[in-house]
Amino acid sequence: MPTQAISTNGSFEQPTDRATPAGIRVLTGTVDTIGIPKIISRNAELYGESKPAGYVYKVVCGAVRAYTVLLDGRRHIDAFYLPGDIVGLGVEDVHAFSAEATTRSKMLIVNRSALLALAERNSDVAHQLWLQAAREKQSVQRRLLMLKLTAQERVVAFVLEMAERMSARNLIELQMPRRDIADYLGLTIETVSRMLGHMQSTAAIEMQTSRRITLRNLSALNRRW
Amino acid sequence: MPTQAISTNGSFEQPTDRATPAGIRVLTGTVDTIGIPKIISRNAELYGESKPAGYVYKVVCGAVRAYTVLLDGRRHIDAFYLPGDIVGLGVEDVHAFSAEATTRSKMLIVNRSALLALAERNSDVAHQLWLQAAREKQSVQRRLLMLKLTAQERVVAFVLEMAERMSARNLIELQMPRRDIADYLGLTIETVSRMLGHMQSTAAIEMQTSRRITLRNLSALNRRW
DNA sequence: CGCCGTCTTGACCTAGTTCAAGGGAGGTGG
DNA sequence: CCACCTCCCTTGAACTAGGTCAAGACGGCG
Repeated sequence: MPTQAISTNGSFEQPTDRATPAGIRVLTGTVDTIGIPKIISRNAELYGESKPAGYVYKVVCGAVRAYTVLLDGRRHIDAFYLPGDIVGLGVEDVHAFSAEATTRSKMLIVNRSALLALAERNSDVAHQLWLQAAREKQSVQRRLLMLKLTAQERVVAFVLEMAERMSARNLIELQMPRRDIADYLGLTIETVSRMLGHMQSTAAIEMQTSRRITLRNLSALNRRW
Repeated sequence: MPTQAISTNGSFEQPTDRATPAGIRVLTGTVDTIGIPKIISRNAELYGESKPAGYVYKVVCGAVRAYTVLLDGRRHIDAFYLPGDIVGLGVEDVHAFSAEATTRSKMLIVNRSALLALAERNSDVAHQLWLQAAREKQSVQRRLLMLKLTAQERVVAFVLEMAERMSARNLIELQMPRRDIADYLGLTIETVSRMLGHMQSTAAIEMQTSRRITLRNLSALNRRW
């Protein structure tokens, strides 16, 4: 039941608030105040695609994947949510994606309509909603660009993205299996594995375990694109 | 100088207001009222990447491409804007992409800060900003999914998208060259050409000219994904 | 200690790119 | 009015990045 993150930490708690853009402080602050803590076990569903969007979640520790399944059965992962991120907050009243914890995770849960009602009265919160949506759009746009790169470059981009999103600059504790990474990058698990292997053989990274990566030669990685 | 669209229409004007989601009426209505008309010639730049976002544009007729150039020189087209669409409206004060007319186009231009000031006073307009951003995010997410499909499926998706976005259900007047389509779909122009050729040979579509496509067998196209 | 899910590695295969060579259609000048 | 020119598009042939298939290897947990 305990995951990598837990066993390596010794404790279930993690340092959660990495560099948060000042912009969304109001939103996240509100969630912190009125959010109700809940533990989500690995692979448990937060909500399902096209289900009513009743709640908004903030990741305290662990990680969440938002995904959809294509007609041919392949799975597309739209986003990973890491500690500090807000999940499930959109204009639509139904969810566009399903969301599951990739690992045993701790969340703060807030009633969505309560948050929206707040925005209606507080123009500042309303502005934060816009900021949040715009931010999310930008991050999807970055992903769009990523999918045009080579397999090598995508995996590098992923590793760098994770390094940036986890406060620890050089040590990455991956909170998801290869399968999730592959479905996120639009590659196969074999290719992801090969590219990581290659990066290790060129001493750009070092893998203590398959989930634990240390960046060794950041500049060699960055020059890629 | 005259483009395909003009020569086939006989006139420069086009029926511009296709099915507009009721949500953004307030925004587009405002732009319609206070926007100043301007003609943009083919390949002319509306604004450049990382330049200050001074103006917001509404496409009256023609089309706009938003793009960025990768380090290796390849061009990524992030979006096409067609008549009725709003271009250049984000939270950021600098543009994330460059924007050019793919064909001689007519725009309505509005001062961005004027629009934002309006939103600050009018909570309804503020809500429209959120809606607009969320809508844009959704459309990028759809594109993300598209890039995971096969070449065949991507081209089909593109044709269907264009058919849907241009009011004429079955006749498509492409406002952009193959190069743009390829850079939008993450394919080469050769592959785009081949896939269209194949769709024609199977009688799914008919190409009167390379820019003018009639949908012949919609169900055959749709069953793809 | 042995099982099972996850990850790696190798050998082949295919979708799509690359390279190369024509074929139109529109526009311009003689 | 025609000839030419240029840009855009199509088509074919060879090549390659990444996928598929098939064995293992590792490591955590009972």
